[in-house]
Amino acid sequence: MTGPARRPGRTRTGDTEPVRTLERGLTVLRALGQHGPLTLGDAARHAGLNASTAYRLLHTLQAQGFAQESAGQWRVGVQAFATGQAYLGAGGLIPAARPEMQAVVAELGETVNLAVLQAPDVVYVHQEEGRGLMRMFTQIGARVPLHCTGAGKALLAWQPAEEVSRAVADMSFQAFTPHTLTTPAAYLTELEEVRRTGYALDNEERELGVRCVAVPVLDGGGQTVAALSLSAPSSRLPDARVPELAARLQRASEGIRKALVT
Amino acid sequence: MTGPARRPGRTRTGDTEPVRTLERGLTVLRALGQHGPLTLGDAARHAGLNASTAYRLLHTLQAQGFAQESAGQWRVGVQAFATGQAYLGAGGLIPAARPEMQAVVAELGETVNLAVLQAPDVVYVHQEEGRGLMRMFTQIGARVPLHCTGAGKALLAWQPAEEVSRAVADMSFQAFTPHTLTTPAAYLTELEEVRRTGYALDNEERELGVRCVAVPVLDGGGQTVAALSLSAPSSRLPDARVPELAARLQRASEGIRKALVT
DNA sequence: AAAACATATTTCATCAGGTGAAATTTAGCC
DNA sequence: GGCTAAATTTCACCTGATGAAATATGTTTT
Repeated sequence: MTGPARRPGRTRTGDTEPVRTLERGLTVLRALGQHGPLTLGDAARHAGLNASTAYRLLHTLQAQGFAQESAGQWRVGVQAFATGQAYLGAGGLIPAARPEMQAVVAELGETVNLAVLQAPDVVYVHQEEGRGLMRMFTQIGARVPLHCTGAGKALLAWQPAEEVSRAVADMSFQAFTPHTLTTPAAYLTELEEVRRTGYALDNEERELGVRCVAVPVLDGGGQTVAALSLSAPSSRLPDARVPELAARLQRASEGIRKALVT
Repeated sequence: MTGPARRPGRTRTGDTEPVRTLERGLTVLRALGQHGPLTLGDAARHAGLNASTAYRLLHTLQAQGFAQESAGQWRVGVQAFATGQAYLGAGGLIPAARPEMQAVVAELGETVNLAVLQAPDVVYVHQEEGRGLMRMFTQIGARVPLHCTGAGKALLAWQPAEEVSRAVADMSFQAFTPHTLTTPAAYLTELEEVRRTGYALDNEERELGVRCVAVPVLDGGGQTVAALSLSAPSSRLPDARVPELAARLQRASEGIRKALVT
C-alpha cells in the first residue's frame, strides 16, 4: 500500500512545443530580475513584447505576488523570492554539493563557494567556511560581476559562443583593483586559457590580497550548472599550489556531478 | 535630455482580466516551491490542472530554468532562485526593513534579524548587529528549523490552518536544548499563545543562554511576509522586558509594512 | 496655460494557439 | 506475460491571448 511507482511513461522527448504565453510571462519576470526596477515600457522592451501584452502579463504576475509595482516601477515580488528559495532545499544542487565542499574544506582549510550563472552576474548559492580568520567577503545570494571572479570565468568558459558574447556584451568591466580585467578582449583571451587548463583564476581582480581558483560543475548531460571556487589570501595561494588545489576541486566537482545524476 | 517622465497614464485600475495561461504556470511553480519535489501528476493535482496542461507548463518552465526535472521528480530551478534573489535588491523587503531595523538596534543595542518562511525552515535574509559582543549565531541565508525560533513561530502563527499542519508534519522537533519544544501538541499550543499576545518567544529553545522576541511583518494585503526578531543573552532579556521589546518590534514591523506599500 | 509629448491603459476584431479528452507509450509489479 | 499506473502525444474545438489603435493621464515645453 506504500511506495507508488516512480517515473513511468516515456523518459525523454522534450520536443513539446513550449507554451508561448507562459514563456513570455517568465521572460518579463526575468527582465525584472536582471535589469532592476523597470517601467512598463522598459519591461516590454527588454522582453521584446508589445506594451499591451507586457501590461497584462505584469498585472498577472503582480496578482500572484511574483511582481510588484510602486510609483510606476516594477520589481520582482516576494512570491518569486519565496518560491526561489525552494531551490536550496532537498534534492537540488546544494545537498549534492555540500558533502563534497565540506570534504575540501576539511582537507585544505580554505573557504569554498558554490556559484551559479545569472545573466551578467554570478550568484553565490552556498558556502563552506574555511578555518582561516579571513573575513567572509561574499554573502550567500549575493550577485557579483562575471568579469572579476574565478567562478564567473569557470561558469562562462564552457558555454556556447553565443551565450558568451551575449554575456560579455552585458558586462560592465568595472575595475575593482589594478588587476581587474577591463576589456572584452582580455576577458575572452582569459577564457581560452581557462578552457586550456581546465580551471579559472581570480588573481586579486576583485579584492586586493584575495586570490581564488575555480572549476566548473557539470550535470549528467555535460552542461555547466555551477562553479566551485576556493578563496584564500594570496599568501596562502601561490602559483605553485594552484594546480594541486584545482585538481582537488575538480575531484569534488566530479563527485557533485555523480550526486546530481543519482 | 535627462530625467525621463515617470508614471504617466492612469494610476490605478487593476481590473484587467488576468492572463489565464500565465496564472496557471505560476501556480504550478508555486506548487513546486511549496510542496517540495513533485511528480507531474502530483503537481497537476496541487495546481488543480489537467495532467496534459501541467505537462506542457512544466516543460515550458523547465526550458527557461524555472523548473527542473530528474528521475520523474520536478523541482524549482536555478533561474527561479536567481530571479527571486533580485527581491533582496533595491526596492524590496530588505531596503524597506533596513532603516527600521537600524532604528531598533540604535535604540536597544541588540541584534535584530529579518526572516522569511520556507517549508519546514526559517531563512534569515537580513541582520543588523547589536553592540553586544555576542557571537552571531545566525548567518544570512541560513536555514533554521521552524520549531525552535521566535521568528519561526511568528511566521507560522498567522498562516492558514492547512499551511500550519503541513509545516508541522514536516518538522523534525529535534531538541537543541532542554527547553526545545519537541512535540507537535506543545508547538500548536505555543502558536495559540503567540496569536493571543501578538508576539513570539524563543526561550533558550535553540541555544542555551539566548532568548529572542519576534513579531510578524505584514504586507499591504495583511499577509505575513517575514518576521522581525530580536536576540540577546537571557540576562539582558528578562520576562519583564519582553512586552516592551515586542511593542518596539511591532512598531518597526508597522513601519516596514508602510514602506512596502509605498 | 496651452500645446506637445511620452507613457500607461482600454477597447476590440481576429485567429493563433491553449485546452482537455482520449489514445498511446512506457515502466514497474504480480 | 499480462496488469496497472503514470507520462506523453494527438487532435478537433473554440477560448482567450494578441497587437493596433484609440483614449486617458501625467510631464515637459513653449
